[in-house]
Amino acid sequence: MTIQQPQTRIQKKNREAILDAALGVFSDHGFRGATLDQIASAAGLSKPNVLYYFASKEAIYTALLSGLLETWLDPLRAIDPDGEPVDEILGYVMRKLQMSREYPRESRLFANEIVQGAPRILDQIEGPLKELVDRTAGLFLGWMDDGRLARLDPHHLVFSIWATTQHYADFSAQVTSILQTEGDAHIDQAETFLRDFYRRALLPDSP
Amino acid sequence: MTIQQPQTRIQKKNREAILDAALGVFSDHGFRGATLDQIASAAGLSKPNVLYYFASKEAIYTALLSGLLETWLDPLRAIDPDGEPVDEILGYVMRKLQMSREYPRESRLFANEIVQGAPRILDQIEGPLKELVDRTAGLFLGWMDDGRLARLDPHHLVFSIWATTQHYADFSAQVTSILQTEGDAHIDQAETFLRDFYRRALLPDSP
DNA sequence: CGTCATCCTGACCGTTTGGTCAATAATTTC
DNA sequence: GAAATTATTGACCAAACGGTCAGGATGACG
Repeated sequence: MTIQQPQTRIQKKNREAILDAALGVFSDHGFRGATLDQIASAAGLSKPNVLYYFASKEAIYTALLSGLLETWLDPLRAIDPDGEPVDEILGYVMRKLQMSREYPRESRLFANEIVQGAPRILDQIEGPLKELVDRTAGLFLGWMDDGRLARLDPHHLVFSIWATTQHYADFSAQVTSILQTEGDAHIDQAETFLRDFYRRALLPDSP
Repeated sequence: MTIQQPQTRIQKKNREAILDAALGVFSDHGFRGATLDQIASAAGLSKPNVLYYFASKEAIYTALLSGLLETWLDPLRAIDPDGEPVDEILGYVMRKLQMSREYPRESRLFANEIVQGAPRILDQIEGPLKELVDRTAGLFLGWMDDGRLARLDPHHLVFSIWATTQHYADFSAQVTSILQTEGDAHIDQAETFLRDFYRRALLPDSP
């Protein structure tokens, strides 16, 4: 896609610092709520210097989004069509929950974007994301036909996994406020719950 | 709480128009992303006139939030402790999904607020919301002890219901983009899926 | 060391934003 | 229908915002 310019070490360092700072600021305040001054300050650079590396605020944002979508879909791609259906899906749930634990900023960045109508990544959703989800749904359907997985709408099964796992990153303010937990503790609990929950829902009825 | 000022008919009409307009604008763009001009325009009023009825942009926002939280929790309060456990919870899931269908703006308003750390309603979450959830969790626990409901962490069960139902309002851009549905159709599908899904997960194992 | 490209910044600009205010218009009240 | 109250607005303001630019500092390299 993008031409690989010969990046100097300073460029590499500062581009990374800016993207990391922007990830924090954008995920906390959304695109409109974030300011270049906040990003520059968080990156330890001056505002004009930030704009020396990225053409605009929007350029930083889209660079973040497109760079992250890949990582975000990896757990879905890692489902093994030759594995045991329930275990494979439970594994996917756990990997997705793990991402909520390790990358809450990334999760909230997407959440912010999609809640507001996904104006800047709708094409990526309609394209590669839809394709991957459709393919996975087909795999699930096959497993259901073989009687190795409870019969449920496969697309909505994927949605439920996204919803229940990302919830712990996107709405952690609410969750920790109700559970009165600190740090990661609520995700430890979620791990146990989601394993039980999905196992019950997914195990096919004995014939 | 608030003193009931003798509201004139004009006050009533314009306050409602402003809150309705603000609901649309805030849910689409978040607090920071929304502007008073957008709200005023959507309400059919001039900006200074909007500020004649509300002291500030923030006052409009908090008026919306606190006025809506009640409505938002009603479905949870409607769970009947004397009903059949699985049916009661399935009913709650359906009512909550119905709210995603009828009040997507309200759902996205809360989503925006909580994703960004719930800075303006954290106390209401830690107070009345937590209390209601704790009480409901206790009810669920009792049902589990009686063997009338599968044993699962009751708090996280509530979270899963919030996550899976609100997902269809908050992330409808993504869902409809993947399903290629129009309007409400994705929620019709969700209804069937969630009924099957939760029935499987909640029915206790036969003794 | 010299020179050339890269890196960085203070000062600045036009626009947008939340909010004010004095003056005017519309309604209600007596 | 006059007086008093409520409603509405155009003009305005200060601050914040995204972004520009000329020029200086710093680094890479022969």
